[in-house]
Amino acid sequence: MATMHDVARLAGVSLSTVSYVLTGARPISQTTREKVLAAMAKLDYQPNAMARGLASRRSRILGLLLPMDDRGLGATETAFVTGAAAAASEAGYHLVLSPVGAEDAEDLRRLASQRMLDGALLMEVRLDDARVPVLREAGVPLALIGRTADTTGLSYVDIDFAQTVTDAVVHLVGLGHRRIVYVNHSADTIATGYGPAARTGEAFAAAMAEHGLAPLMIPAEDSAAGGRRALTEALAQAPDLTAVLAMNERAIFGILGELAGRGLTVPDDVSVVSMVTSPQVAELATPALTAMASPGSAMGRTAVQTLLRNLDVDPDEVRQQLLPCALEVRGSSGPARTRNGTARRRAATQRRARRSTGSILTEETSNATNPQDRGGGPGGRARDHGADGMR
Amino acid sequence: MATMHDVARLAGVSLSTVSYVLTGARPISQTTREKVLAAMAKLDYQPNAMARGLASRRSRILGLLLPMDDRGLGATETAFVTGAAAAASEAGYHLVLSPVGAEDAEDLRRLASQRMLDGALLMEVRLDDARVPVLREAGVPLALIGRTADTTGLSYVDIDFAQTVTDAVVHLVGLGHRRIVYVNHSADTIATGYGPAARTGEAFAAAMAEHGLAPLMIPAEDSAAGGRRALTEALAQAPDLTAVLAMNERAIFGILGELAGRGLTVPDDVSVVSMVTSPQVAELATPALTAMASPGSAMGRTAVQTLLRNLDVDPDEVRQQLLPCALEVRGSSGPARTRNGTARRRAATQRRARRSTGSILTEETSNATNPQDRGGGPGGRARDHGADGMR
DNA sequence: ACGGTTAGTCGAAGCGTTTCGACAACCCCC
DNA sequence: GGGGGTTGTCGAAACGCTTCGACTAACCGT
Repeated sequence: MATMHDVARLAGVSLSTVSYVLTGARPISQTTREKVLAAMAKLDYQPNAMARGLASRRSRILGLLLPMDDRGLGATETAFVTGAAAAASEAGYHLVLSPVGAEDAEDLRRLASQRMLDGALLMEVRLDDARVPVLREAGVPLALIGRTADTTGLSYVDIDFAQTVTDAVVHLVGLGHRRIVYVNHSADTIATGYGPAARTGEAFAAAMAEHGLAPLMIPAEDSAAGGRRALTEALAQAPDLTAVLAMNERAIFGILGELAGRGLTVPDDVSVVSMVTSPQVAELATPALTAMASPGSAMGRTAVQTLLRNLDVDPDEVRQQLLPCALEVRGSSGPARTRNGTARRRAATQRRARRSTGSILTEETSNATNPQDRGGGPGGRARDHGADGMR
Repeated sequence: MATMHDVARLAGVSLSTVSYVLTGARPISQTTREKVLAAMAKLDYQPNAMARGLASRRSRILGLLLPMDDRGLGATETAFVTGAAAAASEAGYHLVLSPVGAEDAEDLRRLASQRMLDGALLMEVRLDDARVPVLREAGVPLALIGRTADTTGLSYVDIDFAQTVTDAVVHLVGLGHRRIVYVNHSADTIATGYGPAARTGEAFAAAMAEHGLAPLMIPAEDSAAGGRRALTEALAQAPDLTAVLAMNERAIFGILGELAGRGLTVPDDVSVVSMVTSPQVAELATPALTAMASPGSAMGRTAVQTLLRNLDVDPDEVRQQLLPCALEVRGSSGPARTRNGTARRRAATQRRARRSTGSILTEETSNATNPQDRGGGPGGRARDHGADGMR
């Protein structure tokens, strides 16, 4: 393995000159630079990451801290991870995945003190997250994906839940729905400080009020069974409901199952819209779910870029960004049913037409979403090789 | 930030003595050791990862190389990643995620030459994978998840496709099914060297022959639409089919949709069994899919352990391991329909009973599966906080 | 023609560890 | 009671890079 020393000797220059060619920290004449580059090419030289890290006190490694329970990552989180890894890679950084939850602060302190991480990205952030103070004390720059309750001085990227809920409600109201039920995560989840559940709940109430409608929110456990129970409960409280907006991605399949079990058709009898859902999951249902597509990959990229600015440009810069989910209309939402059934028949016809082309209709209001994030939808290129898991 | 120097001075010993206490490379007396440990605790000392890496020529970092396209990771791959990260973490290693596909060999060569990786895990291995020779030349120990065509001298962990297909066929034949269709990945996928597709195809033919049955295999594109087309094709070729075994996880939801569209009930008219599928995905369907549960997390752990043995014990050891998928019977498979409808009625009754308890029945033959891998099934603990994506 | 810049290069001092050779002290066995 | 092992400790030399201070040579305006 060639070292910088070898390069310097072959090029007939000093060690430091080679270093300057590499880092650009000082000007180097054109002729010298070329000699050095030629030598590097000839020796197939690659700088040693450890030595570089030791000398420069920068590892060029970013940590992605995510609590890893046995449930693994969902499609949204995965998109985030891949987006972040790609962005880091483009900037010449590496991403290390660390299964560090909010509980084991001691592990994190150790990791941070090892000076292996130039910066950290926190996923699954709680409203009161113990990792934040630990990293701050250790002097590790960080960016959040999600938000704590108090965000002063913290950079973060999060989903614009308020906007997303509003868009979803506008979509449904525009289709004539008046009686809309919002299925949230469980009451327990909300109580333990899971931000999105709380934020969307409030946003839903506000959005409904905007249209002069009464909001009805039902909590549901994160499982198919929870979804079934939630729908039962919803129908008990509002027998006349025509639309369900669900935040809870696991519950939604239970909701669909229960609807089918009761002989209710989607979307003719009840429209269903899923929040913060990836196209991959939305496509699994029949009919495919109209959903607010989570900007997972874009969030990953954005978070990394924010963090890198802190590292390479201005350590004190604070960026707080909210990205909306884009409404993607598929087969599960349609005009509200009416007494005489007119809308219903029209809806069925439209749906058939739509399904046959396989296209999705993205509403105007949501077109601001980053183009990088639009992959994976229907009509995308076919997978040309192995996929065991769900994508 | 305290250094080893500070510790040595405070403890009144030499630098090297502190190092030996840390690494155990040489014997240290009990009294000295205690002095040193006390000093370390007092100073809150943490060894600098870069310095350690430079001096020892070991980074304690493992690379997880996976092609990251815009589709992200599926549930199975995610389980693998988390399992690997957990195992690495337990052994004091870190896992860096590198989006390196089989195409960009040059990127990989660079990465490998930087000496940042002690070893590498390859995911999404192709039958003829360009990354293998690159890493070998760079002298980076590696372990595969999946297999190349020629595996001499290569450690790998893979799914035991032959066993898995056999188990699935036994399950269906045991329920009285004779006419079983196997829905594979697309012909294109098979042609471009995706191992599992080829291996399961052969295994299916063999397993059917074992029972004196004729195998029928239909390729399908990896999408819901592909699944629909495949089922149509299957019914054309075998109108009397009573069971579908699907390798293609994306297509299977299309198959279910198409069955429903044709007024065929699952499992009374047609049983559906999904291969290499995580419980999370299987639960999304209604009825929940009987599936061969992929041992994702166990594979991750195993692969890391194999690699670590290469690093820490015997560099030349080669381990090749196959893990079966465990059959998990859920609602989508039942007795084959008969002319007089007896089995059919019985099946419906059984299914209702099963669904109400929420239990799954795991067959004897599959109980060998690693217990670590059984999490996430139905009846598992409820999620207590946020999950945006699917799990 | 002269101080003052600036561009270009070099040597050397780190960065914080590991590891090797040396050595003193002790123990054991004949 | 002297040779041969251990055991425990130390000093110093790497490990492969970055970066600082210093130096030379050209270039500038005056």
